Amino acid sequence: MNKLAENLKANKLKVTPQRLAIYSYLANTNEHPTVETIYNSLKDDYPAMSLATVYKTVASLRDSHLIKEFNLGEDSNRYDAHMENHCHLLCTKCHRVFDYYGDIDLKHVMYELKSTFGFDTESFDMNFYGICEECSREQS
Amino acid sequence: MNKLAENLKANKLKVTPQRLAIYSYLANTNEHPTVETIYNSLKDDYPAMSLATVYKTVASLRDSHLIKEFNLGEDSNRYDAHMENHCHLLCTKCHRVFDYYGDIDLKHVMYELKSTFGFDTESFDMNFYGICEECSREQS
DNA sequence: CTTTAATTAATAATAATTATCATTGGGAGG
DNA sequence: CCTCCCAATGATAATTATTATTAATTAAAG
Repeated sequence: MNKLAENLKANKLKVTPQRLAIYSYLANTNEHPTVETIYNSLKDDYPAMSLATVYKTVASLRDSHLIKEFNLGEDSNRYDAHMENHCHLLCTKCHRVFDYYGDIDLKHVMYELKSTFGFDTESFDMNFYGICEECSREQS
Repeated sequence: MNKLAENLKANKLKVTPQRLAIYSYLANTNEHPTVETIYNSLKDDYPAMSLATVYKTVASLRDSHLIKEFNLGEDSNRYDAHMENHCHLLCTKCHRVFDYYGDIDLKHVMYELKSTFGFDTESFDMNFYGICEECSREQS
C-alpha cells in the first residue's frame, strides 16, 4: 500500500480513486495548482470527475493537514502537498511561483513576538516578490 | 493641503471626496478592513457611495502603491494604507490580525536567493500564525 | 456478501469581484 | 471665474470562485 493511501487512512479519510488521484497529483508536482488546474489535469483520466469533488477533496486534505492552501493575491487559491516548511518566490513578471526550501531561522523574532505581544507562533509563511532569472535575462 | 491628497495628485489620481474618504479611512485605522467593511463604515457619511466605487478605488490606490492588498486565506481581500514594511500576526482562534513593525533582517536570505536561483527580490511579506495573548489567557 | 456511512456527481445557490455604460464633476487651461 | 474634457462615479448586470443540496454510488467494516 502506498504512502499517500496510508496518509489518508491515518486521517480517517476513505481511499477513493478520485481522492487518491487529486492527492497524488499534488504530491507529484511542484507547480502550485489551483482547483481549476487540478480539475483540468485529471478530467481526461477521470471523465466523470466534478469540480465540486475537487473543491471538497482539497478542503478535507487541507483540514487533515495533508496539503497546504494558500493565496498569493490572485483570484483563486493554490494548493501544495509538500508539507516541509518552505517559502515562495513569486515572479512579478511571469507570475510563476518557485519554492525555496532553505530554512530561515526566526527563533529570535518569534521570541520577541512572545515577550512583546504575548503571541505564541505556531507556524509562519513567507513570500518573496521579485524577478526570476529567466525574466531578468529577457529584460537585458 | 493634506498629505493624502498630495499623494493622490502625485500619482495622477483626481482628488474626489469618495477617494479621499476611502484613503483616509484606511490611513487612520489599524484594522485591516475588507471592501465590505470600508463600504459599511463610510456609507453613513456618503449615502450615495457605491460598492463598485470602493472596489475601483482600492484597485487604483493599490496600483499606485498607496495601499497594500493582501489575502490571509479568507474569502475576501484586506487593505492597509500603512506602507512601512511590517508583517502580520494572525490569531488562529479569534482571527484577528495584529501588526509587527520590528524589522526583520533577511539580507542574507535575499543574497542566497540571488546567487542560487538568480531571483531578484523586490519585497517580501510574512505572516505568523498562532494564538494571541487574549486568547491564550482565556484558554487557561 | 451485506450494510452503512462516507463520497461522489450534478446542479443550484451564494458571495466576491469585475464589467458596462450613462452621468457627473474635478481641475487644467483659457 | 468659466468651460470643457476625461477620469471617476453609481447603478446594475455579468462573471468567477466557492459552497450547499441531494440523490445515487461505493469503500470497507463486520
